[in-house]
Amino acid sequence: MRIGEVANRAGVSIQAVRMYERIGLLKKAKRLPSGYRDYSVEAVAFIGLIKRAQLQGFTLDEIRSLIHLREKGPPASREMREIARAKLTVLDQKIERLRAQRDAIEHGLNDCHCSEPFPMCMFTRLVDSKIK
Amino acid sequence: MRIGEVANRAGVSIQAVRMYERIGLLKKAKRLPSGYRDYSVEAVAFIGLIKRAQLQGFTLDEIRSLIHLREKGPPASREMREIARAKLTVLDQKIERLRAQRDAIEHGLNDCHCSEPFPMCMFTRLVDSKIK
DNA sequence: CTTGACTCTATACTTAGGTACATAGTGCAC
DNA sequence: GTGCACTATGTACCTAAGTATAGAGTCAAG
Repeated sequence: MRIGEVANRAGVSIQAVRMYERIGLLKKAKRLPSGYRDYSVEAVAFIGLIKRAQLQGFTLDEIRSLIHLREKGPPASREMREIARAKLTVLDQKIERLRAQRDAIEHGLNDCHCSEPFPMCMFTRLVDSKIK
Repeated sequence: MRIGEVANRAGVSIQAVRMYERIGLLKKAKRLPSGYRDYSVEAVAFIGLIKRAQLQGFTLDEIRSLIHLREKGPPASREMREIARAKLTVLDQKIERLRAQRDAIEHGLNDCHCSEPFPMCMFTRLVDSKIK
């Protein structure tokens, strides 16, 4: 199987496959005499794994770490949980920040009675209070 | 007031101030005979406004739009609300996606009984179910 | 034996919001 | 009159995860 078919089956671009190999996410493919990369069907499944991990919010960097730890077997599972726990914390922080922004905007849209039209009043409010 | 003092008072870097001017977020500063930018105190407040807008989740692009609309006066306030409403939708989608990721990881950490150690099992599950 | 589809490498570009550097000029104090 | 801090412009670099392009090579069908 050449790179085009792998990319098609996995639903990613050819360049993405080459990039995954370059950054150590996929191991280096065997080569045909022509120099073309030669893949087995497992490569498609492996790329699917990468894409699912991305959907779960893991970066390619983290996914690479997880993959390499997996290869080291059960003893590495503590480190893998560590990565997941760190991710959980980061996600919670991101969500909290976004929720605060979201609530501020919603409040502005529904309950703004400022002289300056929303949303501009949100940004001038502090300045105004300094001036007054 | 020269750029260093403005940047210091506003809590941003000198390069950031120049960039804000370049992308049309700050209007072009007057120049001293030397060519140095010359600012009034309002510039500090204006940069503060930009930073607060950023904290609310608006991009510099959106902030520029808001600022330009504000200059057009009250008739533009409908468009400004439109920008805010769009932002609200985007934020809600982002939050939903992050929350799904967060919950999947938390579930994995607390309730994983797979043969393969979490979090790797999360990514192989679909593959496994195909194989079995 | 040439056309078209595919692949190779290497490099540059993208978004967003900056930071860092190289090189040159300014301005003040000693 | 020199050293130091500041500023000017322009360019390159950063993250993240790719996409796009150039220029060259491969391969199968007509």
